[in-house]
Amino acid sequence: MRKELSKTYSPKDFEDRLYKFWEESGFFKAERDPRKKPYTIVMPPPNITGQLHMGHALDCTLQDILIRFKRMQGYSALWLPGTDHAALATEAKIVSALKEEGVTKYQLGRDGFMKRAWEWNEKYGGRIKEQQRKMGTSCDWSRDRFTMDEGCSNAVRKVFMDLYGKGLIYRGERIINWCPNCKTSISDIETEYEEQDGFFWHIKYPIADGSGFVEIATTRPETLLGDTAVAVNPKDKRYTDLVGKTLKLPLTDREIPVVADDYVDMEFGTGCVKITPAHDPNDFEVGKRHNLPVIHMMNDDATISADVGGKYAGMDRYDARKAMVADLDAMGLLVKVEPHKHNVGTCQRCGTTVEPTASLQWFVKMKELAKPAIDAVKSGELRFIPKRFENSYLYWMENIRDWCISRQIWWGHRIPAYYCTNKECSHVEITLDGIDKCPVCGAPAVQDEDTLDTWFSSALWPFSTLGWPEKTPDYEYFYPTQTLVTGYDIITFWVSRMIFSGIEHTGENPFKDVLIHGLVRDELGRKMSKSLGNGIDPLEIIDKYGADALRLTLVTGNAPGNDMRWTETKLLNSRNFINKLWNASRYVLMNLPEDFVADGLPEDLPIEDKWVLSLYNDMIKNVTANLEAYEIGVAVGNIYDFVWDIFCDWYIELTKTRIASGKTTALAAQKVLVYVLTGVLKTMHPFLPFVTEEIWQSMPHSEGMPESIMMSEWCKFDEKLVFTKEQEDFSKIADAVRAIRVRRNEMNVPPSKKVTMIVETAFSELFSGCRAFFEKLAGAGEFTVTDAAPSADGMVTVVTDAARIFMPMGELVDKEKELARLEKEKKAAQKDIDFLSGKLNNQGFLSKAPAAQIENERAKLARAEEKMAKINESIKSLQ
RNA sequence: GGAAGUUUAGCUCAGCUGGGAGAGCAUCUGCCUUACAAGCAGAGGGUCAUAGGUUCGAGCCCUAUAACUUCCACCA
Repeated sequence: MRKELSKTYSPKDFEDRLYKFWEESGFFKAERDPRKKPYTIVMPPPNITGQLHMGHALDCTLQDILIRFKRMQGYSALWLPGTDHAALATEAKIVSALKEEGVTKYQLGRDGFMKRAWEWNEKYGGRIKEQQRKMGTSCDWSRDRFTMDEGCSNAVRKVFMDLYGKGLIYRGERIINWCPNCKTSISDIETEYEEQDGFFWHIKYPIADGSGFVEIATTRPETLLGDTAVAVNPKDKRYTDLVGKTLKLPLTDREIPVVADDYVDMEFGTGCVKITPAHDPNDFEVGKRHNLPVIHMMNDDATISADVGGKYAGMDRYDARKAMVADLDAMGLLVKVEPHKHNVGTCQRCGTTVEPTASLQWFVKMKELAKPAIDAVKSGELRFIPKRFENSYLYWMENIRDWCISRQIWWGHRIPAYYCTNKECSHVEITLDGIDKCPVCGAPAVQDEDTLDTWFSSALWPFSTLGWPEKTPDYEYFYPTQTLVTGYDIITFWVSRMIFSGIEHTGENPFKDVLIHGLVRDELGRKMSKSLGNGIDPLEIIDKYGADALRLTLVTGNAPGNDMRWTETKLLNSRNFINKLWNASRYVLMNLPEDFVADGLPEDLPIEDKWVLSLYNDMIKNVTANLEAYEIGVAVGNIYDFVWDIFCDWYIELTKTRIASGKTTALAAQKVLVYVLTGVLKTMHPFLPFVTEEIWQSMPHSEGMPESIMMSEWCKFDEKLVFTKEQEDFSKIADAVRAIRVRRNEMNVPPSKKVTMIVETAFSELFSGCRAFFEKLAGAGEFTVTDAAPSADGMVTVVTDAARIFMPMGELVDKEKELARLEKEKKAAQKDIDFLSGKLNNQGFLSKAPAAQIENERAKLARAEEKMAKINESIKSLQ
């Protein structure tokens, strides 16, 4: 006994139930089936700090569509889920949670803090997975991973060892971006620049021999305390004499040299630059070239250091700036202050202005690693969809700088480096096994306090999750993966690093295709953000409208890589479409006899059945092709148009009279309805998993039909369903029906009013056979088909290329108006003919256009001419 | 400073390798037709940003311009 569909579409009644059914049935679990081809997607792991937002919802939907599609196509489809420990982001959250309790992380100590962090992961890592379930994600939860679980951590240590062994990881003093609030280094891409209004302070440095002053201009006067030189351009004639001289550094008792360096731009400022190697990347380079000392003048928290600070020691950097400028002014060394706009780096996490600082950190040497990663994309082995994102990827890769991977935080993978405490020895040991003694001198050894950049572990995600470095059966079967789906905002952070890591460590590209999607913006086109409070909560949408409506909204009318605006209208439209499907299904199901058997299609089918099957077949072909090409929005459009415009608005209407008749034609209609609806449901399942499953469960089950639609087989284009002739014939009928409707509308004839119709056509057999359609769809009363036209007098005439329809409407007909209207149609038809014959008289077109195109235009012209002839005849008979 | 994207109906957006411009919403007209008013049947509405070019033919390809958006770089 089939289950009946409830009267209204109410997703809440079944979504959770169906998800549970799928999950408990083990349908999400991917098997290593040697007879099947693998298709693998690794899920971009959400941060454990977060909850599901629209970005995740979009990401999730796209991946689920692909994985369900491929699963139905017969691949062994693995969608591997997981979460990311999100080092700095999570640590920041925990620190602020601790602050509420009045505790600092230092009071808690490293071990205590880590305990808290793991508890955090328990609590929040689980939450997001529940939210993903709400979306309908068909990922394999049995393979769920976490960037800090044992396997991923092993992979991280192994990679660190390997890269270190190859000399690709080194420890060195470089300028890094230091966040004085998070108290850690951050990488270049974690630094965001914002334009700020600042000042240019022009300051005089006295020349030591008393011969005058050098004027420098700076945006950061407080860094003067760390100056170890002033540089000028060697070609700058103004300062030739100055090079080699010594300056007295104001506010200190130090003397610094003037050096010549190409780095200095003669045109900019005064042409003299103060060099602060410890606090500016360019100055650091200049310092190295000239062997200048590196003087740190700031502490970790951006207060002035006691070593060099003098009276300013302990002051905050901005307070010190004020104090110093005032003092310089008092000493008469401040020349002028100019307003100046400049870009200031800020911490991506907390927004604090970062302090560029020379610091001993671990780096990955990038040049060598980048090369094959560039080739992989250039050669086309690895594709970005859309292609334009390859540009930014390649630009970044080709201009890559070494990657600072050490972070001064606790939550993360601790760097497997051990330092001998014996200063004489100072051996550094990189090892997978913890050691407490120096293997060289036997003195106590201590592990590096720092942890790794969170992206260091996510870079290994496509293979660390499959068991690498072990050659596990999963790794052998499912790696490399096929498609990576992610937003364009993390191409550099993540995608690029997975690519070079995959190539370096596994010798293969970690995936074939990278499908890039855009951002979900608010109705006004703004980014959804916490601070603006304009975010839409996917869970609320699911609660109100269901996950299917949410999913459909996110993929409708969107091209890959483009941002989309979230609007209520789109959501309602999606919901309405699902409702349409629901009701169409109800129609089909409520009209089936008790003993109906779904055993395919009958042999003899009337024209409308062949027509709908033919279009259905085209739809299958198009949807499949578009999904293969990642044109998900277009695929949705194919389905939408077929289901609504063809299946519901035309075909279902046409079956009503047949079903009411109860004859054999009724059974044929029922078979076709079930056949097409079943196929439509399957085709829509990747997009709308819940509603299609719910309806599927109510469909008549044929032999061998799986218990879940998600395990059913994807529909294929079927040569047997190509009915070109019927498709063409039916469009003649549909044209006529539409034309009649237009006329009736214009004349305010209500649909319920039956009208006599006399059809004059060369296709009399076709039109006679379709009499029922005119009765049902065009309000025909008496209906005769003839090849001899009646007099148009007293008639409303409707003209199409295939037929003339005469409708005697008595007093409604105004001969003059009818003539005028026909003249208007004639003009339009003439325009068509002119256009087409113009084209066909064009020698260029005839000699260069493809034959099929010319044939096409000829056919169009023939139709236009036929129509013209009919119009003329009508006019003639009226005159 | 470098790069990319966008510009199509009142609004939000599609438009596949060039072959007479599409959808949804909004507007207007008429319909409670027994799957659906979350609906049905229709209508109106566009110099495809601008200017050149290539082509038999351009919304689509090329060049320039303008406006908006984003990414990268970070001259003190």
